[in-house]
Amino acid sequence: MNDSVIAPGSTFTIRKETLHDQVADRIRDLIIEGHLEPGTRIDEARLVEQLGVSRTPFREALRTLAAEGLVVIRPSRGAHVRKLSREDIFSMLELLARLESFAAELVCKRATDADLAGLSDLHDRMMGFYAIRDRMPYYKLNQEFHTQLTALTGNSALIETQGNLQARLKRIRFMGNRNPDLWAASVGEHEEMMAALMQRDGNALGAVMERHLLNAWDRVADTF
Amino acid sequence: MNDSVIAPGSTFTIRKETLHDQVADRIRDLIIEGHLEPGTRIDEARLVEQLGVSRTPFREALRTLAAEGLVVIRPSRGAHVRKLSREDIFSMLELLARLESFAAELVCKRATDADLAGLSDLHDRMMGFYAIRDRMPYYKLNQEFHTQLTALTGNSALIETQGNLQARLKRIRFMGNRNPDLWAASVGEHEEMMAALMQRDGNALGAVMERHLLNAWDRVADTF
DNA sequence: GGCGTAAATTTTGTATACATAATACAAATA
DNA sequence: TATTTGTATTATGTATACAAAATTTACGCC
Repeated sequence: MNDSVIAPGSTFTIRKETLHDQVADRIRDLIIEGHLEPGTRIDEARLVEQLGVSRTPFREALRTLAAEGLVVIRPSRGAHVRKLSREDIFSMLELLARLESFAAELVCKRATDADLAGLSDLHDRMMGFYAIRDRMPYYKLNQEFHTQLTALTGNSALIETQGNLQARLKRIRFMGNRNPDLWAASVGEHEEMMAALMQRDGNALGAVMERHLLNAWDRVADTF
Repeated sequence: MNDSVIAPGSTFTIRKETLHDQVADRIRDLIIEGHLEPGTRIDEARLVEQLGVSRTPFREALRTLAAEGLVVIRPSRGAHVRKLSREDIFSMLELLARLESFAAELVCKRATDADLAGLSDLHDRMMGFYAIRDRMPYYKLNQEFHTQLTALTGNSALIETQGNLQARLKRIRFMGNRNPDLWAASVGEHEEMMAALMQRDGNALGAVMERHLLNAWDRVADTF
């Protein structure tokens, strides 16, 4: 039983995050949001100064990001924001396509009706933003849909891996989707997915999902 | 053109590894080889002393291992060797099964005949050790077979993810396979895989591979 | 003797200082 | 002028020192 006066996860709970975790989060955002361009050298002195922390937690944070694949550290030559090659990105999308296709199958087997209703709701809100062509909130709900679908598999390793890939691809995928036709196609695939999902047709859902993510390649392939 | 006197990647090139990388490698081995039991607290002072390094590179190494999922760091309470629950292990095997099944399909499409010959050779050597029931070298070649098969996909993201999962499961899987019947079954699956591989039958190979790794669950499920 | 509290000890987190390697720059040589 | 070599500067890697938190121990109290 929970004896705490304060509800867990509320804004009152003092979340004690170490400095290096905060720094890692911060740099991760800077990279994902594009404030730190791929290939850029990470200027330790400058960032340390800007963030107001010492080098120790900063460097620990860098090691975390390196393990996550967002940053590359060359001994004695500093850290750079990892620059993904075409092949890297294709690899990641190809893998993500399979992972989420798998997730789709599992969800059809394992999720409760309430879970599916939640996804449906997410989908509807997303479509609301498509209707008025509001790109940013659409994009965010889209990400959330994929995250949530994966979460419902209950497979922690899958959830972690999908999350990592999604994070790494985040910026790149946001750059895509600016062509109205491609956006419409993407929306169409989402409609197909919802249909399959409601019937718990795992094979169909998996197939659409894989196609959906492989198509994502076409939507970003020319942007670099 | 390459004017260098020394061939790149030759044994002459001095590879310089930082301390924290060496430490990370060392601790990783200690965990995988079982010298550091899951759940054990990682005694910073003692290990730092033993390894003869200062706390800074040691702690950076810990952060790397944490990102890899081998270690858990709780703020102000130190690091522990991650203890995998039944669910964790099942999750990882379930995912690995799908990943390698995917790898299998890709290899049938993309690998050269020489690549396949290499796998065949690996397989034969493995079977040689099975014939004399020499468990350790069999196990090592087995790992190498799965690694090599994945490598031949050319999908770097897949290679990385498979490697990480395999590393985390290494110790656990070595514990299994002691029952002669289960070992025999595993060997049978490998024979099936080679047959499918030689015909480049991606679907068949993928199916056997997935079954093979899901069966691995049964081989370890009772050991903890 | 058990329990709760407070001091002492240990452990962890962060900052700083020092050592070493890489880069940039300038002078010297061909 | 181009290239090389030595030197200064800067950046990175590692060790140590200090601060804050958690854990353990000791003590007083019921």
